[in-house]
Amino acid sequence: MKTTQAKLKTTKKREDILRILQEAGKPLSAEEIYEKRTVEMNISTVYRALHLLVDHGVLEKTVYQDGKAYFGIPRQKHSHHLICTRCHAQVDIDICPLKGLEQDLQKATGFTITGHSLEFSGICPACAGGEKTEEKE
Amino acid sequence: MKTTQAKLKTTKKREDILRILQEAGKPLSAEEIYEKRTVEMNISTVYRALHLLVDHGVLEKTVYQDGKAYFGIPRQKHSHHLICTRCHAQVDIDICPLKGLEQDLQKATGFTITGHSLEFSGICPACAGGEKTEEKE
DNA sequence: TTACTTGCAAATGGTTTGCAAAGGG
DNA sequence: CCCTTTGCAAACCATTTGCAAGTAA
Repeated sequence: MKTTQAKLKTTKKREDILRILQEAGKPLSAEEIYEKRTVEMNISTVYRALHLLVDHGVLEKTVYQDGKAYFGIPRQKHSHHLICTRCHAQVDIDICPLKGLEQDLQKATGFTITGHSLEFSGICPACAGGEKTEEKE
Repeated sequence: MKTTQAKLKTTKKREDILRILQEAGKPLSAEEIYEKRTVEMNISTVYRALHLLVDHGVLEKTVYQDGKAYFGIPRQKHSHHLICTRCHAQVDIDICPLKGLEQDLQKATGFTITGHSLEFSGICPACAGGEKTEEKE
């Protein structure tokens, strides 16, 4: 449980991870990054690199409703998602109505707000209309 | 992966779980519920009951940034949290600015929005001021 | 040279499951 | 009675860690 200190060394593996996230343009899970890897590396190396990068402010970590952690490059197209709880279809939401609220919260609580996570869930039109799910009632 | 169907039976254990959540007045993790239990029951029973109740719309499940799932009684004091990333102090936020946005989203995407998860993170005054954390730079 | 990095395998922690016994309607 | 519920122990999955060997600076 340490905080930013050790100097990060530039390695092929870390560059690969950063490149992957850069190209993805959206947060990815450790597993997804691992699958896209170009350089040979162990999954535990991916996890260690990601956490180190988060500690150094290079990356941002967010836990989605699927229970997994996703890592992304900060302020890179800040957006949220609306996910269908049946088929998992995902829609990106570009507007974020929380900037103002964060300001108010800082004043009200004295906290220095560093971020937020927001995710909407629902049923997509396809699943709601035609019964396109595995099973029904 | 089934959806609401089997008839739920009323058992001492399920009543205990519901009572605990009722009294807590806020979402709790399976582990927390298990610790507060009054009736003898296995942790797996807690998990099974919780999921069944979620499937029947009696409870709502939300994964927090700590990676754990929390279960709560719907619309019961709908609120969000602001959590200090250093000491984990938690502040409840009662206002929820998303109702309107959900309406818009439904229209724009055609999804039937069933819920959302929102969590703010930051550094609390105590941690920001005095270095009250385990270690520093 | 000297930390910082990595691979490997084993350990965690939260959650799920198979199966047979117990219990609610 | 029949079907749901429960306990137990084992299985799972995402993530973490100890340790010895490898490597950037």
